Amino acid sequence: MSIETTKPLRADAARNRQLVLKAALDTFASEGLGVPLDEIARRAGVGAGTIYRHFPTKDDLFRAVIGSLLADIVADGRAMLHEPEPGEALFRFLRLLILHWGADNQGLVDAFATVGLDWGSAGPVAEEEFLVLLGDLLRAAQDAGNARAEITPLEVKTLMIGCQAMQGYNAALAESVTEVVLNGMRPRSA
Amino acid sequence: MSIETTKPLRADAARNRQLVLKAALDTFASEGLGVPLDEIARRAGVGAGTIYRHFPTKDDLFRAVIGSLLADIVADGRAMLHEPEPGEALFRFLRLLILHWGADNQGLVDAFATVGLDWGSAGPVAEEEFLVLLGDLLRAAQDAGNARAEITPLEVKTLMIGCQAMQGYNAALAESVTEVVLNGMRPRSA
DNA sequence: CACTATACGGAACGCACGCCCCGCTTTGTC
DNA sequence: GACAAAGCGGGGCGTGCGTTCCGTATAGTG
Repeated sequence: MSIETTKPLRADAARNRQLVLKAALDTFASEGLGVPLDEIARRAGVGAGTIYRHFPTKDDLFRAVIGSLLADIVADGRAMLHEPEPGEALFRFLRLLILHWGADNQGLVDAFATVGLDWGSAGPVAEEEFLVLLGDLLRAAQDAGNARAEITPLEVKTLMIGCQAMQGYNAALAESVTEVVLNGMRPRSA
Repeated sequence: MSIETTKPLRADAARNRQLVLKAALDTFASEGLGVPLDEIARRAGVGAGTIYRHFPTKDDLFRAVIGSLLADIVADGRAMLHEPEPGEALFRFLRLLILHWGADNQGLVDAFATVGLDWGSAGPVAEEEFLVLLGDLLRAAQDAGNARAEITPLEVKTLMIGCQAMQGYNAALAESVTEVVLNGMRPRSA
């Protein structure tokens, strides 16, 4: 293993790299991960070959985009832990993730729903961090008596993915069905 | 509009039609709706052209298969309404649908999750009937005080689709997260 | 300003899949 | 058993998409 020697990019190369990342962010968000690379190239105003020089495969591009998104999301979640009422933070975070992030970003939904996608390994934030955050939020909620004790972080993630699927099926009902699911996480007698 | 004049099939044609339907049932179940038609043809032991003679498009084949499946499912649900404890029938039906039917049949899950798929029009049972059944089960549960009053049949369907997505993401957690969702449908104070 | 390494664009390739076509086979009938 | 109609198989076409290739353009350097 040698040290990371990121050799300096030529000016146009660096510029195009940013154009591609920006276009990929927008395109994955609006069209989902299934979008053809040509469409991203078109929106970025570059050729398909240029994308492949910077990101050897489509997955690499996707990881770069989603990884940085996930970093923002985790940051939001961590901040919520330190607001008043940390026992409600889990529910606020899940609503934010499903109704705000998920509704505006099909690519993110696709990424969460795809099983066995090691999207963390190349992104700024590993998927593992997301699970740790969920665990922290969950524990805070459980300590406050707002969430059932037997629920695990992985179950919370699974429930969130289910809520995103519900939203994808019927966006108009997203809010109400999400509340049903969140209610199911609360203790029976609260 | 003329009356339905299903002209008698030749013996080999009728036999192949059944082979195709059987192979399609198995293949859609194990591989999902995305499976190539060639795979179904291979399993049925016929050529691709033979499938297209009986079912003009892949969608037609899918509708024939899923439509009959849906008929079985609706029959199961109707039966549950007449068992003792009709107020619990909704929950029993949803568990059956998610943990039994959904777990064994990826094609069915795909069919439910695909928005705007008019799978009822050509099958024995219209999707509409499924919603009506859900409505009947839901009303029985609400009358018994087992389900929240503000929930609608379409919300129940949406929640079911979400549960199937959860199962697809993590089959090991399917049972526990489904219970969380079902709990969310129950009144707060029960 | 010349020169080279670097990067660019988009045509082209390989592959997968839905669907069609057509020469050959099988079925049912007289 | 002969003959027409019905059916069959699977090769082939069109399309879409990920990826590669290579001739051309451009940034950086002395």
